[in-house]
Amino acid sequence: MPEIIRVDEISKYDGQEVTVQGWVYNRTDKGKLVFLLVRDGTGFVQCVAFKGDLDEKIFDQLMRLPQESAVIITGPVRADKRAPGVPGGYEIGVKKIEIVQTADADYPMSLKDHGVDFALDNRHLWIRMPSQWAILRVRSTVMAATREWLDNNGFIAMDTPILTPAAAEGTTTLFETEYFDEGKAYLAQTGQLYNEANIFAFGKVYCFGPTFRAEKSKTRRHLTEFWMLEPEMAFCDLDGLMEIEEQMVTHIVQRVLRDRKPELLSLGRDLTKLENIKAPFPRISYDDAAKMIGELREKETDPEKKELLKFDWGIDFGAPHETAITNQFDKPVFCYGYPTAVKAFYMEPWPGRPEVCKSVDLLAPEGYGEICGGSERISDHDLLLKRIHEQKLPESAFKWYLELRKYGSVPHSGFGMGVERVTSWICGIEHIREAIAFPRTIKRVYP
RNA sequence: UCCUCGCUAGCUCAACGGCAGAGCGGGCGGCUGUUAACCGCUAGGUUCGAGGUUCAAAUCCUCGGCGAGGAGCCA
Repeated sequence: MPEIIRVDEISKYDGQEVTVQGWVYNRTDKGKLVFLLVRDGTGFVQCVAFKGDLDEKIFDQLMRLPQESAVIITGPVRADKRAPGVPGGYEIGVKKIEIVQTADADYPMSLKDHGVDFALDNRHLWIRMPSQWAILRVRSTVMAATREWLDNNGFIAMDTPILTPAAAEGTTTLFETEYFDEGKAYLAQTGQLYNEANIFAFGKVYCFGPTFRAEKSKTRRHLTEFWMLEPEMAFCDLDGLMEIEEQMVTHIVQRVLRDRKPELLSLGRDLTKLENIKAPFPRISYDDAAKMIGELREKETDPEKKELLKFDWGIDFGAPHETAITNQFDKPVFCYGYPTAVKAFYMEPWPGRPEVCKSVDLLAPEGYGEICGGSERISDHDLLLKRIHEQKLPESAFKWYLELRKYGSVPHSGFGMGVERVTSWICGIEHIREAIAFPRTIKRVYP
């Protein structure tokens, strides 16, 4: 019995007879010869059937086998430069074929382009297409590399609750649900506050799970349900935070380059742009970024773009500002020291400059913008209480959070990383919705 | 919430006031090296909905529906 192999390892089997289990992605018939492009979940491989080699009845079935039919094919592996596929360069001569299921002929996804709405309505089928398959394989590796780096660097995985009692950051819109006799509960938009409790037990922790934001955002960078990694570290200041971020992001990019090269190439990604992503990353203060934006605005000749770059000290950067800054670098860039007024209540003030805080965003190059956002947290009890009052947050909800500052409080820091944003950047794709299997947006909860 | 754009065959689009069309996909046939194969034949329409202007509306106008891109907010 020939071995059942994975297509992504086909190069190891050159000259041997093997079996692949998969689905017919495309078929081209040439009279007395048929090409079947078969995908098995790990890759795409061309299988070639000659009329003379097979039973006439079986060959006739192959000639009219619909796209997506399930098959088990056995035959010899041959290196052939003409053979398409991922990884490609090898084909299988069909000696034996079992048709597990003949697909209906009305499969709706064609091999040509589809509109966004149609593709998303058929997301359960779209994920079979090579581009979507490649993106989601990269996503899986992004997640694995993230955990790998954290686990190897002394972090403890601490999952935080998804059902939470109140708004963590006040303003952002929450998804609401009934919670038995306890009133309302809300889907978590961050695990950070819980992780600030966890560090005093475990030192360095992370949570990694789905996050929910009921914001009415309608852009290529937003989902209502997305996956966020949130590390939090005791005895860590802003500089320590940036070091951890750049080491981790470097590891993620380099591991994807190592393990997912065929997928990146099939997406048409320029690998040289990724090979360059190595720590240290440039660091620029909000003040200097503001100056840079001013200079770039002066040089901008397009009046429409000039208007978008309008900027006064004190406002947060919008997407056009971030793009302008990141275009000056070929690596992700840290932008730190944002105005306190535009950031969350728990961020540590800059020593001697209370109008700015020890916050940092990591902005990805090529216009991808913010992939990580974090800060050093306020460690002083009275200052934190003052901030909660200023923001008119309910003190009772933060009782436990304030208590953390009474029993062994230390400087500590943390950040959040959006998995879909990182995946989009690494893949070089236009829209974040393709970086998750079943995206949830303001206009879509199906399928 | 605001601004802009779109909706025609299963899909991607054309027709822009005068007979509703093409490519892909489907069906039938041909072809021993295809690369989103190619060639021939063929079936397939409530032009998003309602109302209006007109001899005549997919096309112009009004209202509505649905969607997309962007802004704000953020990962």
